[in-house]
Amino acid sequence: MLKTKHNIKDIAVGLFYKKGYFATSINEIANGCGIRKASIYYHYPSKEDLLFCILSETMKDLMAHLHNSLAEIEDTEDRIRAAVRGHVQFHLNRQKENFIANSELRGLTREHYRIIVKKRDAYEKIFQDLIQQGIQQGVFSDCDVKILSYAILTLCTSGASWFNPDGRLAVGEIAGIYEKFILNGLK
Amino acid sequence: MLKTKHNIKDIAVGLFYKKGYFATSINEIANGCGIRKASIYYHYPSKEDLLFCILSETMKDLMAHLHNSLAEIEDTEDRIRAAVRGHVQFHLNRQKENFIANSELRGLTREHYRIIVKKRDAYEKIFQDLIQQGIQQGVFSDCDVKILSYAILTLCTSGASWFNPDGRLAVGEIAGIYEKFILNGLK
DNA sequence: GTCTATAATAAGATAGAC
DNA sequence: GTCTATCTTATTATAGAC
Repeated sequence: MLKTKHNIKDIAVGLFYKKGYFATSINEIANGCGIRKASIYYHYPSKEDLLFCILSETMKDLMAHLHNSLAEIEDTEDRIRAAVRGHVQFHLNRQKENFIANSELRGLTREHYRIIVKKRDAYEKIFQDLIQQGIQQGVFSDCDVKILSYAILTLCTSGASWFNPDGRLAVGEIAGIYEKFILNGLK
Repeated sequence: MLKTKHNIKDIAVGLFYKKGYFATSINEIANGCGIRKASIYYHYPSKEDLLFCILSETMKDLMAHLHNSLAEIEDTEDRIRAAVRGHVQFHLNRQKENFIANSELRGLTREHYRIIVKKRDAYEKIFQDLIQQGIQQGVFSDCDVKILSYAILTLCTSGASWFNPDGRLAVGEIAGIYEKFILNGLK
């Protein structure tokens, strides 16, 4: 069944988020799924491959989400606003996967690591180009694009480490706070 | 000798930074020190205690560094600038320890975890009070203090994850970039 | 597709000699 | 203070029955 495969991934995401990749055993994942650990290997060839699948899918969806957020928006400042909001929203809505994608890269093999970092770099490049355009058009003050792009992305990503879906603020409100802070900071 | 104890800690910091706490074995630390793994236990009762010592000392020094940065500065905006600069400087100068302090808390026992989080909260409180004062004095625009304090600290802390001591920018320059961005963002 | 059983290895930690 | 030797336990992963 494909259902079990999905279930394994869901349980793994929860455990990797809570305990970390290395501190989580295949046995714990199996217990969470109500199966024996040997059965995991019917669906995934290794623990590392399970991690890679999680990260790979998350990065794919993250990129798709950004393209969606930017679709049909033309003004540069509007595009940055949309990119920032989209980034925050995706990270808060898929908190656990994104936390893992930002903290468990060291668990990957060298080849898998390269693939994920390549995707991450392509994603960051879009933000860097947007900031660069903003500076050229005089919307933003001159600044170090690389450092500020890292700063902005880390900032928004960090929401995923403390965000509580049942907490005081909704995703949209938090996105608004970050958007205001960042756009002020860039001017 | 006290020298060996320090050496163990230094090697452990390097390995925990590079590979992560759970992915690093006592044996690797011992090899790095040129001793056998059993000898580690003469200096530290357990691997977890070694992690706790690293985090504990880092937090102590971080707090002392902040108090130093703020000493004899009275104007609120100047105090925030000094706090931000001090935070960035400490995190870039002691990159590895700070990275560990922000990523390996899950390796601690519950009691040790509580002690470290208590220190971290006290540190954050100082920033929150400063931002609050800035708002009351009309230096900053009204905002969500908790969220922005997390944002500011994460932002500056994040430098520790990509900073290269031999790279293009010096610590002071990076601190300046963050200071400008954050102060703009708060206004 | 899931199970039991087990292989192969490595981990954290301790005992006791020197 | 450091060593060798060892205990105990947990881990990833595989083999083969059902």
